[in-house]
Amino acid sequence: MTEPGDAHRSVTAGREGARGRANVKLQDVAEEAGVSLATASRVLNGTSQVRADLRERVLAAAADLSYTPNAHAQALAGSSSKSVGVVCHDVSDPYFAAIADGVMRTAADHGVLVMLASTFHDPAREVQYVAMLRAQRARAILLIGSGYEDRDWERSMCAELDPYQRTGGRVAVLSRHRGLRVDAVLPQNREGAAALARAMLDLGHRDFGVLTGPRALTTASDRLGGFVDALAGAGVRIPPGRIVEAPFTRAGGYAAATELVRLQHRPTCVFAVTDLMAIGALAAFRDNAVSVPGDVSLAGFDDIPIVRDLTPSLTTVALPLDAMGERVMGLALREPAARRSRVERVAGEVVLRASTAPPAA
Amino acid sequence: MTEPGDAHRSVTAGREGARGRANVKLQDVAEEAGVSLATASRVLNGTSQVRADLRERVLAAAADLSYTPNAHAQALAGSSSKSVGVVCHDVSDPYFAAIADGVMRTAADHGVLVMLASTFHDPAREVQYVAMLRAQRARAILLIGSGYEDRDWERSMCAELDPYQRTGGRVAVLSRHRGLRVDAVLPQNREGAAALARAMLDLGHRDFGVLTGPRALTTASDRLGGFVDALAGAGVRIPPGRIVEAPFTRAGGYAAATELVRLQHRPTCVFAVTDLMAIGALAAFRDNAVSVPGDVSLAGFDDIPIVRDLTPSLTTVALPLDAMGERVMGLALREPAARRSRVERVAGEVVLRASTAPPAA
DNA sequence: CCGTACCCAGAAAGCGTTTTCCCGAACGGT
DNA sequence: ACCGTTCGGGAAAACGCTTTCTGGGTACGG
Repeated sequence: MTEPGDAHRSVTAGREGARGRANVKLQDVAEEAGVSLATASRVLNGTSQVRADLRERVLAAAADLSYTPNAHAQALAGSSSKSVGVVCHDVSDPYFAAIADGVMRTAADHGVLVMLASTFHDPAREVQYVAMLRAQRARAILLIGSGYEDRDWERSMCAELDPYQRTGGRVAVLSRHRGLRVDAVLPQNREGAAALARAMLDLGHRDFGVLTGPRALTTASDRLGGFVDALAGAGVRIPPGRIVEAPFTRAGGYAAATELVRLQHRPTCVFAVTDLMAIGALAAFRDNAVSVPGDVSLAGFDDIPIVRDLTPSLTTVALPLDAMGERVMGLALREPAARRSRVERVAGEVVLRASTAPPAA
Repeated sequence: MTEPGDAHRSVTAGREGARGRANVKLQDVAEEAGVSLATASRVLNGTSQVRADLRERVLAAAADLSYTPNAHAQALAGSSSKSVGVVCHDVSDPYFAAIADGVMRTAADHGVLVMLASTFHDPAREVQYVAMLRAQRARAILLIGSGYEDRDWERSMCAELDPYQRTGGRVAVLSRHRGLRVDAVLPQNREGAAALARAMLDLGHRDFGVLTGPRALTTASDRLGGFVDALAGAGVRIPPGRIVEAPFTRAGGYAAATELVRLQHRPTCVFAVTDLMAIGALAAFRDNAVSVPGDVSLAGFDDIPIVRDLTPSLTTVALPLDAMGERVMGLALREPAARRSRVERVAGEVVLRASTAPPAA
């Protein structure tokens, strides 16, 4: 009773099912439903009206065959692309993790897929990943905490980003970027660090030390700059040797703080430009029997969730990390309203906790 | 002096450049270099020998035009796909972050792109993301910390995974999965929890409390089961009400521990099945003036990096999280050697730190 | 010196969709 | 009852690439 065509089809399906190598395509769905390719496509996308009974048949066939559209073919034909690229330094950094939360949530809300790349703090890798993301025709590219003060890097980055933007790609960054004309969520690093400096001055501190990150990163240089300048405004100078540069990691903070501990004349207050570095510093102080805040006050920047749970809890400049993630993804997904780039500034708020106190007399 | 064709080309390029809508394709590169499409492709992929001068011309043209291959077209034509999907519960969970580090590093080493999806602890979303990843023709799908004890979930998950695997997709999980025939990295949750139980018994504890995660998750049920069974083996029973269920989060741990604190007769030792929950518990104990380990000993599971820095530092069952990430990605990328699924077990090691001590007399 | 073999470049056939274009049928208006 | 619309479905082109197939040159051996 089955038609020859049907018989052939089922035999094929049987063999393919057993063997494995076979991807069911729209063509198969259409044949199974006894309609044309075009109709099947229209049903599945709801593009235009299709007679009810035909729609039913197509839907049933698709479910039967467990049909999944080939996103590559869709992207190629339709030139839409439901995916965005996100580039960060290090996925295991709590700073990024907190931001990523907002990023992922917003992405999910918009039904887009996130392609994630981790540079492991290598600027060259960052450029390389942007190229990959460009090849994937990502609808947008997010640069989280990038931003190097480096002419060469800037040039090669622009070489990638320029053609990408020219062909409709959107770029949003979360950090200060000099040479790039892109949308940005900009934490007020200078202002936050300055506010923290004033708070520490108010506490009575005059001897400061700073643990800073790689000088080439704007996040590090802005926070350091803001802190130093605010101090200078009050007539307080940080002697050379009291500003130690280290990677943006716990280990970096540990090493830098250890160096500070060895100093002849120790500062009474230490500013780590990153909470993660502050965590390392806290450990270094503990290991060297330096009490916090008894011997030295310690402050960080970011307010990553865990610092509330440290003992002592960490004084820091709080950034709304989750919201920042939301906003940078939002910026990337929103239609390019204006020709010029949008910048959303986000303020940091000094949160005084147990790790800071007036200096010992 | 310019040829008509060239003139036309440059005019077009100029207009497109100004307007924006334009993607340079292989065809353009080929024309610019004065070779055929096929030759250009061969040069760019190094597929076969091409005369040196032609190769030069193609390479120059590609660089000139800032050509980027369209990954969708490549995937469609070649049916390779340099991307893998990773599904997790929550990107901001330090447990996942630590694993992700290994995952991303391995991915980078193999030159594959990672598509990341976060389910926000919603099983339905997990299935939905697998479907998306299937549509993207990901070369492999990684399920991190999935594994529900739920017939319905299992069925719909299999409905997605089965056709995916049948068409050559590889699936690797990091957790126990009953119904799925997939490669797995399997932390020995039962054994680790049992070892921890014995260590606590050795310390002299007899009154226990447990903060556990959602019962449906195998990670929670295995760790709870291992702990309870080991205790039972020593003739120690946990009274009802001393096992509190809460989400796998800091907040969950906080809430569950608060509940425990209100009990008439408090346990002398509390096991949180997750370090993150233990962190919440620590905060709850602090807020209720319960000293750790003075009044109650506290132990966790996972050894996420931060627990070393807590005060008191947390006793826990250490898992090589980074290596686990490496291995699960490695499993997914390795060629399917055998027909049967591979399982790599990884052991947990009890690490005694400052949060546990013999019970007060 | 001619034939055979080999190597490299070009033409063209897909890959799985979307979408445009076109045609047949059904419907309503006069 | 006839013509003009409208509406829904099918054929086919296009998306940008890889890869097979084919043909024309060159080098070499007989």
